[in-house]
Amino acid sequence: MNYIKTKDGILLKDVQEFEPEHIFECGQCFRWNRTPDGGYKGTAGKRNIRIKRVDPGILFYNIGEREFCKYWVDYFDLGRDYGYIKKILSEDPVLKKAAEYGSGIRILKQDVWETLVSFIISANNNIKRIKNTIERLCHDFGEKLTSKDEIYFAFPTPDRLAEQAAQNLRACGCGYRAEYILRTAKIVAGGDVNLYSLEKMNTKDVRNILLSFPGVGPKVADCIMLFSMAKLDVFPVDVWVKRVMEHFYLREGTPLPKIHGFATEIFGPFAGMAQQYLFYYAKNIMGRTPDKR
DNA sequence: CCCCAGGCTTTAC
DNA sequence: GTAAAGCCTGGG
Repeated sequence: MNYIKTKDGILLKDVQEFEPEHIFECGQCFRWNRTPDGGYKGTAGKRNIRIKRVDPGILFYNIGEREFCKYWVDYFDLGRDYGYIKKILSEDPVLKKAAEYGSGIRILKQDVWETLVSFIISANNNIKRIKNTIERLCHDFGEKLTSKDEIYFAFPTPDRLAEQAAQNLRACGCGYRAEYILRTAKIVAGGDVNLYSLEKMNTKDVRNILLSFPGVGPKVADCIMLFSMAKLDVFPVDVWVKRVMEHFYLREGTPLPKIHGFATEIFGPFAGMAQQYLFYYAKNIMGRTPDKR
């Protein structure tokens, strides 16, 4: 990894497979937004940051080396060779095209609690509304923070959400998911499950634990493992992935578990990366509903 | 007005 | 175990 300190922040140089637009628009995160200068600004946990593709690399604004190494290297999974993964997956002709299209996608390593709640909200929902609901939750119940005269809100803690009435969560647009979030928050706040110990367990065991939370089914569980625990072997099947899989590999009407099993078999340890390429590809190529931001 | 959207839970076979 | 209905909300 090659980076230098500049007056603006940290400049990551010679990085392969890092395309901000593809990373932030591929459905894995909800608190990153495009800035007028063509970069992106996002909040992760208690931190917010602005990044932008500049000529020689990726610029991380207003942070030092210490902060970069301590947090953002892991967050952006900078130690992983995505070129290698892409090469392996590209042996499949469909994946080859999808990976070319979504070139530069990386799997973020997001906070587990935040990802858990975010993907409970994502059920039967669309990205625009998911983002809106999450921002309102953060605004109402998250810690108020400032950086460089700018106000932003951290994602609410389990305790803070657990003490709310369901009605307060519904007021943020959660709808019927409010009860799921509330019950989940109470479980986590109660301390029976340590979300941050799950990562080192195997995929199957983690999935079963995640499935025990209300509002978490197979798809949401896979998303949580993929987007907050770097479990690249999972394959979340949502409607778009179902469409693209049925279009290229399987007959229409294939049950979700069958699609899941088929995909994990042919894509193996990088099934999650295949899912990201396919999702992004499907949504933009096969797409109706461009899901305008 | 009806239909749908990055699904889950519950109920009924 | 599998299939179908119902669900908040916002938008087409």
